[in-house]
Amino acid sequence: MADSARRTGRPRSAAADRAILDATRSALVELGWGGLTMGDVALRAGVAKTTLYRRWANKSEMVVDAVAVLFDELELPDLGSLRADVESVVLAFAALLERPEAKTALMAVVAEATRDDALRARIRAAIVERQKHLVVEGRRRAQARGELPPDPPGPEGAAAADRAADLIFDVIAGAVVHRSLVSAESVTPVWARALTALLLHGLPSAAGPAGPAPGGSGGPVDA
Amino acid sequence: MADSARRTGRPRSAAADRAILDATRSALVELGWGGLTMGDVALRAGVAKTTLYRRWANKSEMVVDAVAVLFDELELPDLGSLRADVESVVLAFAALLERPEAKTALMAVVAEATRDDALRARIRAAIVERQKHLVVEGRRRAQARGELPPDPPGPEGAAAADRAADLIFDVIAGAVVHRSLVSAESVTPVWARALTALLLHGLPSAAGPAGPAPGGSGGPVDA
DNA sequence: GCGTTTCGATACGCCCCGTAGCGTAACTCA
DNA sequence: TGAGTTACGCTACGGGGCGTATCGAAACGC
Repeated sequence: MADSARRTGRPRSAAADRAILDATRSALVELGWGGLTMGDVALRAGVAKTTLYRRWANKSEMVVDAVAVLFDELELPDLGSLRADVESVVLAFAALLERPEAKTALMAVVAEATRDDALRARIRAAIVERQKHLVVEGRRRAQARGELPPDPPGPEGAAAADRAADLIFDVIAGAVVHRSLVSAESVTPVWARALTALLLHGLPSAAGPAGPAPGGSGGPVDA
Repeated sequence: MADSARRTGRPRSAAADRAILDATRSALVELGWGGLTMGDVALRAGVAKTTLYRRWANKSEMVVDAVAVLFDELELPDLGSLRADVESVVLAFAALLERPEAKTALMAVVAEATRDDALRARIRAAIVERQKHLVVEGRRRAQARGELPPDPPGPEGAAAADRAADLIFDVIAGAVVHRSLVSAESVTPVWARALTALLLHGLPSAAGPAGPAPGGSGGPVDA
C-alpha cells in the first residue's frame, strides 16, 4: 500500500533511512533511551529534524524500527537435539540483550506501548511475530527427532500447536529478559543449562543447576 | 541509619509521603509513565515540588517506591497442590500487571535502570527480592508434600536451592510479564494452566493447552 | 515544463526538568 | 524559653527537548 500510494513526486531517500537508523542505534549506545533526542539523531545522521518526523510519528516508533533489525540476527542452527537447540537460542538471545542499544530501548518502547495501541502493534509486527518462527522451527525439528509428540491432526491441532509455540516463546524470552533486565543478573551458560533442563523435564527434575544431584530421584536422559 | 542521621530539626511529614505516593499512582493511572510530571504530582498531593526532590532524586526512584507496595499484595494461599499454588500465583501476578499504574510504570523504570545502578539496586530491593519469598515458600510446601525432591544437605545444597528459586522466579514472572506486556495478550486461566503444566511436566508433555488431547500420548497426572 | 513530494534550514510555542532563594513552620536540646 | 536545625511552601529561573510551521530548492513521473 505504501508503494501504490506515492508513485509521484520526489522519492524518499533510502540513504537517509539507513543513516537515521544507524544514528539512532549509536545514540542509544552512547546516551541510552533517556538521553536520545530527535535533534541529536538528526544531527548525527546529517539530516534535518523534519525528515525524521516525516517518517515516524515519534521517538518510540523510530527506535522500534532501529532495534528490530538487531533481532533478525537470531538464528537457530540445528545442533542435533532439543536441549542443545534451546540452550543455544537462550544464550544468543541473552547476548543480544547485553548489547546496550537493545537493552535500553526494548523495555522503554514496551513501556510506552502500554498506552499506545499503534506502537504495540508495531512492536508485535517488527519484533515479536518476526522471531516466533524460531520456536516453530525448533519445535518442528524436535518433533521430527521424536523428542516431542506430533501435533494432533486437523485445525484444532494446528491451533493447539500455535498456542504451544506462543507459550514457549513467552516462557523462554520472558525468562531471559527477566533474568537479564529485571533481576539484573547475567545469563551464564550454567543458567541457560538450568533453564533448559527445567523446560525439558519440569520442576521436579530441576534440583541441581547442571545435571541431576548425585543419587537424585528424577534425572532423565540428558545427552 | 536514617533514624540516627537526622534526630534534630523538623521531621519529614509522613502525611506528605503518603499523599505523594498516592498522587503518583493516580497520575500513573490517568496519564501513564510518559505523561506523569513532577509538577503535576506535587499539585495532586497538595505539596511543593521541592518536597518531592527532597525525598527522591528523580521521577524513576519515586515511581519505584509508589509501585512497590502494589506487589506486597501478592500472597500464596496454600491450595493443597503445587499445581494449584503455581496457577494461583500466576493469575494473581497477571492481575497485578493488568492494573494500569503497574503496567505502565514497571517496564519504564526497568528501562531506566539499564543505565542507572542506583535505580537498579532500588528495584531489586523494593520489588524483586521482596517477592522472591513466594517462590521459596511454594517450593518448601511442595517439598513437604513430596511433590518436589528435598534440597541436598549442606551449604552447597542451600546454594543450589537458592539458584533454583531464582530460576523459577525469573521463569514465572518473566513469562507473565512477556505474555502480558510484550506479546500483549491477556493472561487467561487457560493460559495459566498451560504454563503450569509446562513447568510441572516439561515440554514433551505440553501438547494440549488444558488437558491432554483425546487419545494423546503423554498426558500425566493432573488433578 | 508541471504537478507532486521530499529535503534542509530555521524559527517558534509549549512544556518539563531540576535548582535556587526566601520566609515560615516544626521539632530537639540545653 | 530560646537557639539551632531541618522541613516546608512558594516563586522564579535557566536549560533543553518536543513537535509543528514555513520556506525555497531539489528530485522524481507524466
